[in-house]
Amino acid sequence: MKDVAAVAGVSLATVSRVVNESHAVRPDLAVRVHDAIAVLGYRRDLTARTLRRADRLSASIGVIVEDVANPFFAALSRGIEDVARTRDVLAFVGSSDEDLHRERELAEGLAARGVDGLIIAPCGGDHSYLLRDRNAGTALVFVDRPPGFIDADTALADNVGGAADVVSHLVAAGHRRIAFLGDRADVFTAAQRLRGYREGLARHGLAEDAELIQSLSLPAEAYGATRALLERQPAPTALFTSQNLITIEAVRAMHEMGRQHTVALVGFDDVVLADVLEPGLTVVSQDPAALGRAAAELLFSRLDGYDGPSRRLVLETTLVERGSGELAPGAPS
Amino acid sequence: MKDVAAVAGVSLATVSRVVNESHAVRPDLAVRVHDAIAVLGYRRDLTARTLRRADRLSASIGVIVEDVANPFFAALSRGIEDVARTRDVLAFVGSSDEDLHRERELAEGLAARGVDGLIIAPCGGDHSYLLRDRNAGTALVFVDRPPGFIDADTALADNVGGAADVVSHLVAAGHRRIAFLGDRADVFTAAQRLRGYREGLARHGLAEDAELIQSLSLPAEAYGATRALLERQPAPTALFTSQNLITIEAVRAMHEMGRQHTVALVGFDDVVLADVLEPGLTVVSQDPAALGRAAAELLFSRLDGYDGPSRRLVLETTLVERGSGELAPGAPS
DNA sequence: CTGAAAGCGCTTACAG
DNA sequence: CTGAAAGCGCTTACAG
Repeated sequence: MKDVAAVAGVSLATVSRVVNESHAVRPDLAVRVHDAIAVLGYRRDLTARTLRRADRLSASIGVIVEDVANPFFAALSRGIEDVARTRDVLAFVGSSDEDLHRERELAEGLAARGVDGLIIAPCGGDHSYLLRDRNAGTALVFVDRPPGFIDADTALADNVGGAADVVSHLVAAGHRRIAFLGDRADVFTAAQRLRGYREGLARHGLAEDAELIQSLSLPAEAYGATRALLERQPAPTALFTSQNLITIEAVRAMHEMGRQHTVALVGFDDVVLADVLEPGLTVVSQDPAALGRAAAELLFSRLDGYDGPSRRLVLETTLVERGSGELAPGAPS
Repeated sequence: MKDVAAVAGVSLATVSRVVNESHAVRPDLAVRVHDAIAVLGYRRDLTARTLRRADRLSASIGVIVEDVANPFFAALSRGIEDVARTRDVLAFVGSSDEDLHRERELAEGLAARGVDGLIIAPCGGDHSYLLRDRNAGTALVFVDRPPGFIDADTALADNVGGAADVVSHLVAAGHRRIAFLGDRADVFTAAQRLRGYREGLARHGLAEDAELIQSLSLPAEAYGATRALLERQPAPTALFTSQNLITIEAVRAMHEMGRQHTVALVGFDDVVLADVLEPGLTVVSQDPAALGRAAAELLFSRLDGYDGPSRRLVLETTLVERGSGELAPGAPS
């Protein structure tokens, strides 16, 4: 910028004003500045700009998800990116692997890099460590799951409602022994979907059978858990899998056992190729990109000056019937 | 840091030395500094640090892929993240949507934010605009596809070899009319896989039939293109789809037409649930996470001082037999 | 409207 | 080993 000022024959301040369009500048000077910029191929250093400007804004944000390689979070990230792009904001993206320590490390690293805001799909646990950064002006939004021990804007899917709908759907097809396969109960979405499952059972006067409820530490365990459930006597006539990776493992197990046409299955979250399976895979689908966009809108409204109470957005889910969830109990094998 | 110095009763420089562990500091002073840091909850401002340090390193990099929501690029990003994490480097991630203008905008925005390096899955076209940034010290690596008009480190899969293997595999199963569905020819991977397809045909003395080669502008067109190909007389007995999203559309079309057991199919890139389809989906699989890790290693070796000629890493592909690629021509319908 | 000067939060020669 | 001072590339009151 010093060079630009020298070439244009104006002061540093004038170059800054032209580049920022912050003050009116005499047209002929502006032209000289623009010419100098073109000649030198000058590009402003945004980090120096951030350091000096009054609002300390950096036009960058941080995104922390469980795993960016999970299609759900990949689509969610993309939703955030799409909104950020309209404001020339770039996003750091990191994976917490459901590890609070890692999540915190990421959040601190992001804050140390001066991001304007943080969108976090939080692990279970205490997120009050973020209070200091928020007080320092970092906008904070949680997505997919709410935070613990801190009140903040949050964008969620209707996990309870969606899960209850699954149960109603299966009951309508005649099922009464419906198993639930979910993540560890300390994962918010897993807990909410389990709650919805229970509400669904209660709504139809069905008793809960603890042996039909499986909370898994890792999605990979769903394969074995599904096999074990289907080998029980009496076996459940329907399965509700509470997450995309779990659904995939359950489908794999059922197909290997040749039970895909005899045991009903509904998954939470949509999955690629679900419509091509035989039978097609019925799911309660959320729109992860929309979730990401909603979270980004919440974030930017804070950065735009909204200073009211925390908001909680709940996005509806959609039941997509494709066959596996419409099988009647005791369907021919 | 000023506050820390005041509380610890030392100079700014001493605090900096303690925090950076750059110079030996008298133990009692170091203790006082650490205490002051703990008391104040101090965290260093990394952007200010970057601005002032001699090497201008920011511990952040930029990643540009076609679409972070595409499972292939999502896994690739994660591979990069895993290597970056070992060095406490955070990554910006952006999607170019196969648009050179957008890619360039992203690259410039990233460079303006002072990233130490850029890993780009480039669109077709001229990437020489990046020369200036590389000369300014930004490390530069291309992944999945090589750049145009600039020589730089690149990590690729063996697209030609993998595609030729597909043809050999199908020929071994008895096929002679093998159709190819790929992206636009200006997408490098599409062009390479087409080349491999042609080399495969030549290897087995098969003539190329232009009507069996389809270059699509969008993966979504693969659905209609597959239907059209299979309605031809004579129809191809086997399909080679050159990319995950194209494979998915082709599978969908074949299943709807009920031809999945009569027409062979091999896809480039693996796909979720491929093993559960009937028949299972045979693919040439690359390891996108490994590709990402390789690219990140290339980048960090540059940042570690490697200054030799450009390197080109080519990762092997693996043919995964699952059924669809082992169907014989004229299999019963 | 313009420029000279101060200063964002750090690191780094330079003396001592 | 330590501190005072300069300065990274910018923005922003403050005069004029």
